[in-house]
Amino acid sequence: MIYPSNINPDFTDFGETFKFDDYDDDAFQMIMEGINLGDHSPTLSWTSSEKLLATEVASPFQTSLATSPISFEIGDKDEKKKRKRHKDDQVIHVFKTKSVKEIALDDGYKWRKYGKKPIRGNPFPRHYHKCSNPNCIVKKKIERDTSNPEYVLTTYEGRHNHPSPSVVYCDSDDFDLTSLNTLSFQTRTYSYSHSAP
DNA sequence: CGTTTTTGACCTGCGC
DNA sequence: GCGCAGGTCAAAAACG
Repeated sequence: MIYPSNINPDFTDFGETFKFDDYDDDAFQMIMEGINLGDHSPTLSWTSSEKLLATEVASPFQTSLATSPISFEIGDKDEKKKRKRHKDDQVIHVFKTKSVKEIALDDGYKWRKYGKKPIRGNPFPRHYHKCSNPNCIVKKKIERDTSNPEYVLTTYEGRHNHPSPSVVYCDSDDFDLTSLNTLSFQTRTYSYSHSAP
């Protein structure tokens, strides 16, 4: 039994796949080590324009890719400035998903939307969400990538202090890992449980 | 009827 | 201090 964490238990429609442009070996490698897929190597990376840098690799992989201990910082100077407000130990994750619809990356956690703002230079608004769990302060922001409007950037801040309400299990016997070459996390390839293994 | 979304108002940090 | 931009609040509306 492989336990790859909860990436997208309620896959609906992210275009054809959960796919990334270009290639960044380091970022990709860290994510895949977390997922622990062994020798199988899906194609995953960040766009070169964003130059996402891995800035932290901390504790063991958690219950969700979206809340994995890997955090990224966008290499752009202005962007770093904007992020200065965050505490140094703030864990920030940025995920980029191809999506034809204005929908959030579904990571298995329950979120409550609390705001929407037009962002300067971006024709699409940014959406603000908080984790619905009473004592959890994790937030996520969702916005379209200006340089690539068919992609959606999902930014997570903080770590959940509780397990995901929806945990993914993957049975290696009937699941072809090589099909992850395009990271197509569709529900039919997984079975789910709401309790720990 | 409880939960979530919507949306305008309010707050905060920053540059000038 | 002022104005702008981004982030949050909270009441009302919508939803299931």
